Amino acid sequence: MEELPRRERERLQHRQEMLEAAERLFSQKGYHGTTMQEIADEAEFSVGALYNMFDSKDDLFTQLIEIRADEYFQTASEKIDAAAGPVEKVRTAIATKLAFFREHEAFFRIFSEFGTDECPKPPLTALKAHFVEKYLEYEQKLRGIFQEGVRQGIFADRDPALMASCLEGVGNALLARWVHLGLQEPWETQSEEIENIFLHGVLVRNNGQ
Amino acid sequence: MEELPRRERERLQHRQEMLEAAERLFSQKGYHGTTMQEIADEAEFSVGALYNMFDSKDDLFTQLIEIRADEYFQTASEKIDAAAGPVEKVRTAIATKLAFFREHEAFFRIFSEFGTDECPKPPLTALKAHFVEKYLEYEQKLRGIFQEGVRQGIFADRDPALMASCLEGVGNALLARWVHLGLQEPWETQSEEIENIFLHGVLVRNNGQ
Amino acid sequence: MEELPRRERERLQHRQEMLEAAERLFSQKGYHGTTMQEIADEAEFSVGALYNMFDSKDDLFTQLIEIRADEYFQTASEKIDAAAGPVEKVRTAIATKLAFFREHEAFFRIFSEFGTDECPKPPLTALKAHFVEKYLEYEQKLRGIFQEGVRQGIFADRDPALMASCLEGVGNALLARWVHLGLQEPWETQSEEIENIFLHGVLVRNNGQ
Amino acid sequence: MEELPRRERERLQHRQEMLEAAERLFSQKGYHGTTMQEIADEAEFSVGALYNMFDSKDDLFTQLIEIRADEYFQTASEKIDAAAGPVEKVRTAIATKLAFFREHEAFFRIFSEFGTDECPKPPLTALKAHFVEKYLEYEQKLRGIFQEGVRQGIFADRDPALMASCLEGVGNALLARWVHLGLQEPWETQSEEIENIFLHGVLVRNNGQ
DNA sequence: TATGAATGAGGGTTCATTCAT
DNA sequence: TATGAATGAACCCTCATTCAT
Repeated sequence: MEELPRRERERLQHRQEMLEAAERLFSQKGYHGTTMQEIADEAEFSVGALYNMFDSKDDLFTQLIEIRADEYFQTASEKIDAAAGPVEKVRTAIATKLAFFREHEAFFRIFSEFGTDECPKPPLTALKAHFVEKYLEYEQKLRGIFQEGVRQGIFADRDPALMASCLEGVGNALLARWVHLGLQEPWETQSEEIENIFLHGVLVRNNGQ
Repeated sequence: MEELPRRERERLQHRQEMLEAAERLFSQKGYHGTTMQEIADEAEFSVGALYNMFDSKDDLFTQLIEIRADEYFQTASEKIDAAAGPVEKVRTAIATKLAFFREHEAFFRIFSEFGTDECPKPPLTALKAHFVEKYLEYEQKLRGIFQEGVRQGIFADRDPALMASCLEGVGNALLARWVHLGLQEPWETQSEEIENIFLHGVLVRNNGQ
Repeated sequence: MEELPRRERERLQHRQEMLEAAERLFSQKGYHGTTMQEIADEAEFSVGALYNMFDSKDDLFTQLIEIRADEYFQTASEKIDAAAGPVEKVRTAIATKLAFFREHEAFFRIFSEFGTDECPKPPLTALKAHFVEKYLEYEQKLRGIFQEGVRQGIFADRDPALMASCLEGVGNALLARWVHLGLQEPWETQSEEIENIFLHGVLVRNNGQ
Repeated sequence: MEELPRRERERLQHRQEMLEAAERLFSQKGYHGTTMQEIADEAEFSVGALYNMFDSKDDLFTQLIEIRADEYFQTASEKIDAAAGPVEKVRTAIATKLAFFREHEAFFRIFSEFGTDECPKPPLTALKAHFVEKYLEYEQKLRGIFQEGVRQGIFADRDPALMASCLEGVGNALLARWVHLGLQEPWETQSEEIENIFLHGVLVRNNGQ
């Protein structure tokens, strides 16, 4: 990036390698299933070197999650803001989510595990709090889209919070198909399909019920 | 249930208490955060008694998941089969899911963690396989609903597998709101809202785009 | 002691064996030089068994010190109280100290190390505080002897606190000779000699200076 | 001191700073509680620089102890030799000890810890041996004073070795008050009091017993 | 000679599992 | 069958020491 002294540059480089090794392993074997020794081996460093860079296993994990999670929420927010009109924003939200986690599949696995893992011990509680906060902020933004859409008469007059949750839900469903079940399917077209299902529903038009 | 010798009846009673204690703890503290000692204490038995009933922690966990998961898939299948017509089947699928996991919130937490936890060590692999198998079977049934619906011209002509996934996704989204984020909201009405969102989409009718 | 259930009796017996093994090793190799594994081996138990009985290495050490230190201060206080008159109390204080630590030589080594070891980490701070408190209480009693002796015109009119410290000092000096330098000398006669040195000083009577 | 090349002068200067940093830290946190990194930081050098000057942590510690211990035994011996007559030598021994360790309080703490710490690992064994040798030499000198005093009829006819130990003991007692218990009291007058207690005993003259 | 990141053996601690009673 | 102390492999983390720059 900027011009840094060689020592510092190398340090950051090594740090990066460690984070990547950790990401691979956490993704494959989960947090509890991965040992510091394994991470060290994967990164081709010693355990000690790991501890020179991170305070603890929890710290390493935290940095990993925080960096990418912030990146995701940042990216998604920007793209959504840039989209014109509620419908386009919704399409963007879905497409961005799928694209990002496709790109960072390992992260998605870690993220899912962390999101559902109950009662992390104290050090991870802070991370969880940080993450929940970011998430609620993001959800707030989604809710805003629906509120605006309803006001404009574009969206049906339903609870915006529920619509926001469903939006998240359909994205997650597809990702889970890809990632947890290992189903490998064509990608961009599916994203579009999902958007349409969410926007238009599954019923054919003018079909009562 | 049936007429069993007292010995056997007691045995089953104890087993049940152990499973319930385990369910409470796994739900609160996660699989890795719960020790056999804690389960024994919660169930008011000794660790030894636990091991008389279950081969290992993994086995205990497996039974816990399998029993309820089978119960769920069984219940859901039956209700769906009993429903008349694709639309009613879809509504039933959503409503049943929400009702079941509302009733067994502790199980939902465990289930989510397990579903996303990567690479369980060998003993849990079998469980995972069993679960994935059951799940795919269930998904197959959902897919069948959409295939039939499309054939009848009730559902739009989209990929039935994707519609099935989305159906799962919207249910999960609502459950996650309730369980992980701790949002406590009115329950039956929301279930209906979700069904409508899924069926009709978020756009108002006759709105182009 | 009293009639206890067998389980409990054995438990206490094992606990005792562990404490004795720890006392031997701490005494020979110091706190930092002794590992939990070594204590376990010496006691002929596993590390796990140690941790079933004590919360941590610090806890084990604390119990060891506290039990014996309390025993010492208790014994010494009682014997001193039972002695008639200041002079006899002083002789008793010295004799009791030497006798007790002769009996518990291992403990003296541990005690000395602990007394001088600086800045124990938090868990041991509480122990240190407890010990200092007990010690100051004991010193207070010694000071009382000298105050009374001075009042009765038996002791020279010097600072009682200093006399108390010197009393401690001469006892420690002899113990250190025996224990740290490994000098093995006749025992009761030396105790008496020390008492006389302390009481009469080293100068011959009626010698000016 | 003498005229040395600049390089050499600087080297010695750095060495001195390292030793002083180490002395401060060992004194505050004990040998085991102090890391090489901390010493390096305190001395404002890198760990590498420490290892350029000293072979190991043990070596650093050894030099620290040896230098000051030799200085102490040297100083004390000289002052005692310079004093006229047994009584004056005894007063000098006490006063010198208190003065020296008052001046080097940090060293006293380290010295005490080392003196009582059992079974230092091999590298420190040599130091311990060196120190015990010096100490016995010093004690020999003290014993000589008493032998001479007894011969001259100045000191009571008691075991000179015991008198020497007691002399040490009273000095240590006062230092321990000051240093370990943190009691801060007027200093020269107490030294004199101690000398008198040791010389005349605590009993008033002509008091039987 | 000074630097500080890398090394890795070793220590304290946990916890699933066993087994004598 | 129930009990709960004993076991010991495995984990996280520390820190004295090394070495490339």
